[in-house]
Amino acid sequence: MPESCKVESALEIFVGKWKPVILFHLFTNGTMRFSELQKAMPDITKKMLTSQLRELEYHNIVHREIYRQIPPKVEYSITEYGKKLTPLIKALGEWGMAHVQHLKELYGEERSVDAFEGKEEISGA
Amino acid sequence: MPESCKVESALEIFVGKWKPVILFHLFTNGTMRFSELQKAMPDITKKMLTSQLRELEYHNIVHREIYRQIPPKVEYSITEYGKKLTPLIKALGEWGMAHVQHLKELYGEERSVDAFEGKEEISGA
DNA sequence: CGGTATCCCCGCTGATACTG
DNA sequence: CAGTATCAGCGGGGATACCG
Repeated sequence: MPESCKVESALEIFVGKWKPVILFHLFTNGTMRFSELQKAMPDITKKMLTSQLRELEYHNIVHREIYRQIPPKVEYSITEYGKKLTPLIKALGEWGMAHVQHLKELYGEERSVDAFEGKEEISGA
Repeated sequence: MPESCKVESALEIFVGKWKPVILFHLFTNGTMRFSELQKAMPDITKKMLTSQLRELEYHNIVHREIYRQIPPKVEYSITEYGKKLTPLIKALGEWGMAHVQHLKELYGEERSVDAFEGKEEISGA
């Protein structure tokens, strides 16, 4: 197996429009309910949130705790194994910050940095 | 701007099926010609290789050096700015290795790990 | 050699409605 | 509350052919 596949398989985890944001929120807030994740990401549909969470669960990154009660309650959290992604998320965030700074220097401060990435619609915590 | 966007904008760089592999080869081999990259990744089409390289060039990650001669010769390399991705690529590769190991422990050694990721067709350096 | 130009598919994503 | 079900679209990516 070529070394490049390691990089590829690492990336697999992040494939999907919303996974990085979901992971960010779970890493930041610890345990979150389905509805809390929805509130944190107003633009994601239930369908997408569910499917992305299921994939993360399948990859053993996210744990899904179901409370059998009415009304239902489901809590999501990062698994112990998922916590091994911490340095990666950190490196990702740090490079992102440096990159944003780089863009500011290139194009000036006045323009919204979000706009560079077409991320105006993304809202976070 | 929410912190999560930092992670998102970092990911932007890797969006695209082949960018991680391209970056891996360029990080590993230094300077490479278009045809060398093709040889390293037999399954990528010229169209894809070109478009992904253009995007990396646009993001100032990859440098494109054109030698005006016949036959043409074009060399690609990581820019100084692109080299700031090194820790990220490293973290990515390291997590990938750990992840692959994790999969082996879960499902046993006999099965091709590539198969877990559907990466049988990917061939590297 | 190092690309463009074209055509086309399919699967990711979104919108909406329904359910235990 | 926390999801499925269903339908529809659009564009990323592949195959092939052609060009400077």
